[in-house]
Amino acid sequence: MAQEPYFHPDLDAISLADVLHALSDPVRLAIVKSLAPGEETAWNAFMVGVAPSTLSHHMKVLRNAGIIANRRDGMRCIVSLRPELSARFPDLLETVLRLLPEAA
Amino acid sequence: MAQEPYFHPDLDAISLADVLHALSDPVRLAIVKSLAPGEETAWNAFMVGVAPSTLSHHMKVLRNAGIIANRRDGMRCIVSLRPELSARFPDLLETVLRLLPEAA
DNA sequence: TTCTATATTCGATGTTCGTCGAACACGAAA
DNA sequence: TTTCGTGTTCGACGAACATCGAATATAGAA
Repeated sequence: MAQEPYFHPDLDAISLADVLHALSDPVRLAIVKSLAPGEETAWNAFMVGVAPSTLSHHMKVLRNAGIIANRRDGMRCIVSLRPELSARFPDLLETVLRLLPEAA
Repeated sequence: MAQEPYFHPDLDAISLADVLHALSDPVRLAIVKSLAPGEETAWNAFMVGVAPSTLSHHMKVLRNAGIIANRRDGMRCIVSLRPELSARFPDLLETVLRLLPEAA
């Protein structure tokens, strides 16, 4: 039995409050901050100082909020930002990302 | 004995996560949505469907996050957005406010 | 002073959240 | 098949949260 693909919600079903909530945690902000737009990052490249199970939990929150996409590559997991989020909430993530370095 | 003035935190002491958390609740988003920039609104003008004690709680959360300012006018309370927030987090509240009507 | 209107604080309740370690599932390698 | 590398899920815990009604504090009116 093949492994289940990751569930990525339809962005139309996501509210602004959902996205803001997902972005309101320091660990999750650190994750998003280390994701350059348009690029893919390996799961194990995140140095956010939490246990693997906790990191997995935060990934799921970000995924359910439509912010990130996860993809399996054999044994590993590849993470990236969901570009469609900008169509649903224009400038939101861009603004947060721009403010992040100075005000984590 | 005069009533204590409202406490308004220094915006430098507020993190981006704090602001995003304050904005991640539907009731608080409804409050912010009904506050036109540069204008003052009476406390009892908010129709957000919660008990007065709950509304008071949410006002405090928004105030502690540097998003709103409260001012006493005799027996009543006047609420407004804090314009300095735009200096600390440029475009953040503006972006959220712009996205609010369509995606509450 | 007594009463009324306005908002805050308090106490309680049930929910959600962040965190961890242990156990698990899967793919790949030995 | 057995073992190893990678994340995920589960169960538990304490902390934080949203909500309400009751009690309280204050300012102004009667």
